[in-house]
This record gives sequence, C-alpha cells and structure tokens, in this order.
Amino acid sequence: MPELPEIEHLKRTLEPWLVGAQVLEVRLHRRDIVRRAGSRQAMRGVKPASLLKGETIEKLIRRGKSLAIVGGAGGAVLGLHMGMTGSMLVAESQHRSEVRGQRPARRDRHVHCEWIVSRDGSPSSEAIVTFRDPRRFGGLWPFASLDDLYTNPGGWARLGPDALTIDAMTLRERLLRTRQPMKAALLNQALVAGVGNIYADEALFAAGIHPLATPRRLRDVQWQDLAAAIRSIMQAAIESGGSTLRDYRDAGGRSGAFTLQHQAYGRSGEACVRCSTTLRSAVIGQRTTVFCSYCQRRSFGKREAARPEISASYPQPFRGTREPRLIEPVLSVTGD
DNA sequence: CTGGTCTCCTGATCGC
DNA sequence: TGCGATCAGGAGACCA
Repeated sequence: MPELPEIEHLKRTLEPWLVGAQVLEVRLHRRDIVRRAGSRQAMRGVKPASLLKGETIEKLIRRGKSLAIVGGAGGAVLGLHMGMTGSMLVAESQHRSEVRGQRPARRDRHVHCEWIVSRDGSPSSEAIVTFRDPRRFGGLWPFASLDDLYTNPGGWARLGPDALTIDAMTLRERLLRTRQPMKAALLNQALVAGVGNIYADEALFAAGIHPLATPRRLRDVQWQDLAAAIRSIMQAAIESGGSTLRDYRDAGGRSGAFTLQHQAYGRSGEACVRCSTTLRSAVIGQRTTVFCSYCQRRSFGKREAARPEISASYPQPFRGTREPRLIEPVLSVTGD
C-alpha cells in the first residue's frame, strides 16, 4: 500500500513525463472517483479544466501520502491519493490518431481516469497517464489553486509536517497532542504526514519503542531515535523504489524492492532479526501491528544501554546489552 | 474535543 | 474444482 516512500518514488517517476507537458485530453471513466475536498463524497459538476485539461503542468508536489499535480501559473491543482490500491501508470503513445483509433478489446474496468499529455507538441512525445484503483479508496481532489490546496481545511491544511524530514522536537511536539498509543498516533496524518501501517511498525521496531507506549512517557532520547528511524527508513525505502505488497507500482509499472528489507511488518511468528525472539502481532488502532516484545519493551528502566541502538543506516545491527539469542530449531512451521 | 468503531471496496487466500 | 467466508487497510463518518 502506498505510503510516503511509494508516493515519493511515484512522484519522481512521473515528473519526467508530466512536468512541462500539456494536457491535451482527459478521459474520466468513473465520475465518482472525483471527490469533494476533505471527503470521499463524489464531486458534482466536474469540469475538464479542474482535471487539468488544457493546463501545462508546472510541477508535482507531495506531502505525506498525498500527491498533487500543479497546473500553470494560477491554474488548477489536482490532488491525488492512492488509497490502498491506487496507481498512476504512464504509457507512451506514438500518435494521437493511433491512440484514438486503438479501442482496447476490453477496457480495464479499474482505470478511472486517463490524461493524454504532450511534452513538446509533437505527436511522438505524447503519453497516456492512467489512474487505476481497483478498491477505490483513493481518488482525485480538484483544487482551485495552490493556495486553495494549502489552506483548504479539506486539503493539505489538515496534514501534519512531512515525515521524511521530521525532526525529534517537531515529532515530539506533534505526537504529544494525543493520548493515543504511539502506533495509533503515528498513523494519524494530522499529527505527522506519511507514516502508514508498514513504516509505523518498521520505525517503532528500529527505535525499540513499544507500539502501545504512550507519547507522554517517552524520553528525549527515544524521540531522537524515532525521528531518526522514520527518516532513515523512509529514505532507504525511497531508494529501493518503495514496498510492494501486492498492488503498488511506480509510473513505469515497476514494483518496489523494499519489501525484502522489512524487519517487522508482515513477519509475525518469525524471528526478530536482532534477538531472535518470535515477533508478536496485535491489533492497535484498528491495524495489525507486529513487534518484538524483547526489543520493544514498554519500559527499559534506567539502563540506557538496554535500548537497542539506532544508526543512520537501515537495517542496523543490534547493539543491546544482551547477546542475540540463537535461533532454536523449529519442528513445525511457525504461524501467527 | 477525544478516542474508539464502522464503513467503503475488491481481490487474494483459505477451508471444506 | 468450486465457493462462501475472511482478511487487508487509508481515512472520513459517526457516535459515546
């Protein structure tokens, strides 16, 4: 599922196709995928211009898991959210006539909107960008302008600071606004934008923080560790092209390789990479949460060295006080 | 205001 | 081999 790293990678793979390109045509196949600001409700009376028709794209911007395509000066802005299964794919097309002439044998019923763009006006530079989202948790949110996007309470105004560059002080200040457990707090996009279920588990694991820990009980060094873990994990994931569980693809249709580096998410029942304790799973904040009950204890007491150490690289070796346990031979396959 | 639960969706997977 | 039940989860809606 697309979280910050996947959206950032998607942005980077879309930019070469979109920035500076003119939108020649927009084909909307499902009207209700265009939604009203701050809502999932379908927007009524959608105008092609609000879907960027005719615009020359100036840039793409991202905050957290949200992406936006910015039209020319003072032009429309289209907010995009991939939800669980959304993707944006680019396909080259030689000639528009050919594009128009090509009637696919059967149109993919999950493709909800298509943009035909041209980078230099020549037919050979045309491309088709498609928004596909089987589950339709994602959608398109038109905004009148950049200012509207940033100030509209249904737009990015409700999002917290971006997780990719979050510092310890800011993270602490934001999460102290809630009494929810750390896991739930991290998933709250209004507090910090961009952390989803996968990276919340990964960051808490890397920082050695129990998912049920209360923000008010964390010590300064833990905020430092957590902020560093969030940044480094996100960065590493972006460089790997994100995490593909099932649906995520970048603009070129490529899947992400970061899944291979997951140390907590999806590893319930498997051995902790640091101490070999069997990872546990629980539902916290309505989300499946995987953690190590040894590395992520609710309290580490006063022994500072007992905390797993965080390094700038990811994955990082365990450097706690106790030697990692040897993996016991298993007689049967472990399960949840 | 806050936090917990429900809901929207489809496809993959599982048990029988 | 087929099929119904179950699960996954981002985030707004809704309610106590």
